[in-house]
Amino acid sequence: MQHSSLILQLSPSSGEPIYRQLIEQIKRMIASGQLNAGDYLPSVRQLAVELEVNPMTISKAYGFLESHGDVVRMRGKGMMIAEMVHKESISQRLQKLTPLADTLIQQCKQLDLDKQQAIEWLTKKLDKELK
Amino acid sequence: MQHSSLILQLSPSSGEPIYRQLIEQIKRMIASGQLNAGDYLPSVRQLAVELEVNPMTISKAYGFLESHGDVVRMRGKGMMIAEMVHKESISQRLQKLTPLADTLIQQCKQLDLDKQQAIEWLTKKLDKELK
Amino acid sequence: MQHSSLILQLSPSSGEPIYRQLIEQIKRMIASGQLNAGDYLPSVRQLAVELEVNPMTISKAYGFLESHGDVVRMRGKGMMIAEMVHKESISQRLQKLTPLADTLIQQCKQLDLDKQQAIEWLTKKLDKELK
Amino acid sequence: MQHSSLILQLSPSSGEPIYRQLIEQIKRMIASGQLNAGDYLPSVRQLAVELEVNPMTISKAYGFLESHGDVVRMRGKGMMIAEMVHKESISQRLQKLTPLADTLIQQCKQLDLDKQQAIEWLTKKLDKELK
DNA sequence: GTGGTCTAGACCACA
DNA sequence: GTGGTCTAGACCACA
Repeated sequence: MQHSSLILQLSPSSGEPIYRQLIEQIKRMIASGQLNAGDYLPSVRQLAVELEVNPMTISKAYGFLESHGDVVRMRGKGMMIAEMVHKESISQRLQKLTPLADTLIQQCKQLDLDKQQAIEWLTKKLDKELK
Repeated sequence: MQHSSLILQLSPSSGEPIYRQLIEQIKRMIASGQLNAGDYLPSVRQLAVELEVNPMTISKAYGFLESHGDVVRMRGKGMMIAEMVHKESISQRLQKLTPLADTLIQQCKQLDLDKQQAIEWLTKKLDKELK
Repeated sequence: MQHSSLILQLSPSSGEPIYRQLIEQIKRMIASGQLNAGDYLPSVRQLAVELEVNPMTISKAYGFLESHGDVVRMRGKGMMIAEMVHKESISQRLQKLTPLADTLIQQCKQLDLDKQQAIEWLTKKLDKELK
Repeated sequence: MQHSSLILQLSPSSGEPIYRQLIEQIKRMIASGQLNAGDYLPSVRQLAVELEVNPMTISKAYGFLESHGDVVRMRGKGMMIAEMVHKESISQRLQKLTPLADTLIQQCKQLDLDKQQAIEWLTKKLDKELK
């Protein structure tokens, strides 16, 4: 019943509601196999403290994940990643970047950026910050 | 006093409020020089029809741009890009992609994507969709 | 057909519409006998130039004054103060300060000002700026 | 976290927009220390009922106060007077009467009132209506 | 024609 | 309970 340590990062100022950010981030970690069937999510309280967020917000996110079948509520133990979840293939996961990439493309257009310069800048940034 | 045709694109499903999306998009077009000092924004009503959005939502965005000094209200004529605004340099504009790039990096980590594959996928996508 | 020179002072930033300000100010000058029956108001164009205001705004104010019987439109000559207007007594004119005095009182309360200090400050200011 | 009872008084017939009236009145009460850092403003809905005004109008005023740093939005709790606000000195508060006093002076001139009579009338009125 | 204000009422995120 | 966003529609000042 170990609790995985999650790489969760919230941006409270974003328009995106916090509970939605949590849901999406946890789904990504399931898709990538960083969270596997049988793993446990951190407890509502623990995560609330860690992320400096109201426990109800965490609870709401967990509730959604449960109602969509991604996790199951184990009485007295916490929230467990459902058995049915499956790690997704690399190309499926790359697809998940599409909405963000589309926004990026829109912003490049609005900033009237040159294609080569934009690609170069991004490549450099990703190369530096991804391991 | 011609009204620029803007490349504005709303995502109503996004958590980001519509008026905020408008503000950010117009600011980008000012930064890139697609909107210059003295140009007029489309009228509230015209843009409302075009984007299928309530006029007050447009008005709210214009109000913010005015209160931040980006545009000035010309009585009876509409909203004009302020004289004081300045086109930004390419590197300044690339900097504006940082928040989005950071989110992208975070998602890559959560999806446990390989650096080379992620860069390759993005490069291909941008190369295809930017002119 | 001489045109009186008016002491008109507009505050365009005020919420009070400009044409209303004009109407009220001209009425006050009629009440005080600074404008008498038979006097002419400045022409719309002249006043528009002087006050840096759109001629239509002046015209609208004159139209109201006419429809309320304070002035009459003299074909080809301009707007003349109506014969029927009457100079008001001092106490009637003091009464006209009431709305402003009420606002002043409200602001004193909200600013939690001491009665004596407020009266003293006002007295000093009026004594200095009135002749 | 008690909600102060405010002495707010609207004049709907005034040209001054309601939300502007609210902003100015609340600012005065902050300047005078009737509203202190940490106090809560009445809730949007409560004030809307009390003043018989649409909640959005109140919300608009609160939004401006927030964007100018006078109040901070406390999620789920309401709007709190910002910690940074400071009570102003008596002479600073007297200064805030200047615009109104200037209008008063202008009206006295236009009504061609005698200085002594105007001062006397005002003094009597303030003496009667301020405590 | 332009933008601004206000209402009545729906729906949402968060505590 | 708190504030925020959005709509549909009325009415106003100004050019």
